[in-house]
Amino acid sequence: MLTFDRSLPMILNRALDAIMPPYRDLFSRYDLTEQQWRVLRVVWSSDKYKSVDLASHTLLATASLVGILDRLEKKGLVSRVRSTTDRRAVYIVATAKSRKLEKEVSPQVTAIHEHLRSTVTAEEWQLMESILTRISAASASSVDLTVPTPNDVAAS
Amino acid sequence: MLTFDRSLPMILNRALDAIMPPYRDLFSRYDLTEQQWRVLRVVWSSDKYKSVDLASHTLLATASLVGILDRLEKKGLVSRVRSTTDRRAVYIVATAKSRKLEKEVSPQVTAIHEHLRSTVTAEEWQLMESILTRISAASASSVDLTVPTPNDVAAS
DNA sequence: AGAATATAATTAAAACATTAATTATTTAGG
DNA sequence: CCTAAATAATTAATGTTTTAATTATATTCT
Repeated sequence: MLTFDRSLPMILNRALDAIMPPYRDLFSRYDLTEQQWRVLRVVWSSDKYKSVDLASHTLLATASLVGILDRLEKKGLVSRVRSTTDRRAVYIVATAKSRKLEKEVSPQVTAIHEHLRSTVTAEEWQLMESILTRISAASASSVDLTVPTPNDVAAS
Repeated sequence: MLTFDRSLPMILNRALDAIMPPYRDLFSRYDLTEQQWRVLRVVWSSDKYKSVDLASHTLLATASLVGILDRLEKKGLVSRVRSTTDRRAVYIVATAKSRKLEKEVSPQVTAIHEHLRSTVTAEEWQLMESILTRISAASASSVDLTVPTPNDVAAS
């Protein structure tokens, strides 16, 4: 059991369980889920993203994105624009309504980020990030990606 | 976007996305999901766990556990035994069939664990674990837990 | 050009997550 | 004792994940 409790998946999940509640509380006040926020975050950064681009930047599978985008569209926060040059592709663009939301919520998200960072020193933070990045890279390269999933690609 | 990509939630999710595929591939060969494995892992360690105990050890909400246990029971891997001293409680016990599974799968899981550990030095691993544990503890204590969720309790 | 292949988005089905409410039972306080 | 509060498990509703299959459009290669 000790090896189980201290396995990397459990360590990472425990950390996520600990840090996410403040984010979720904030998002739920604006009637958003964590995943919806992740999508909006990327959509705000550029109007040139297709679903497949969102997948890699949000770490969400394109199949999951369909429903998330459906709900965001229904709320009037994004819209889908069919590409004219490649009619398979759809660009996801932010609405004015979502821009207002961004201005209101972003500072509060940043505040949570900064509070998290303040719990350890800058050196420790940097070290943790580099170690996790190295483990991720090593894992990704050792996996046989005959048919890479969106998330595999995103993590590489 | 840079602050988003390098936020702790994204760093942790990226790491999980990178390390989980080998586990999931292994589990799916035995027709198990990651969550089902997590439950079995704890059930094997003692026959004295109730659902509420499994929740804290697996980081799964009791509401999620109901369905997971339903499916494990249907496969004949666990059984529910109503407590005689507290008739609200149900003990989850492993079946002989699941013990056979344990003997077959556990060594392979251990092999994945060890491969992951081998990608960084022992010192780095220890450091990463302690930093993440510290961040988790700091976050958990700063959250107002008027009605603590199973996961909040588990993470504390 | 035409067939095989690849790509973008979607759908479908089963499993799980999250929040709130419900049922049954137990414990605590007046 | 007996009601109020607490606890264990479950249900319900909505949202998300995962895998596989499908649809439509593009590309590649002969």
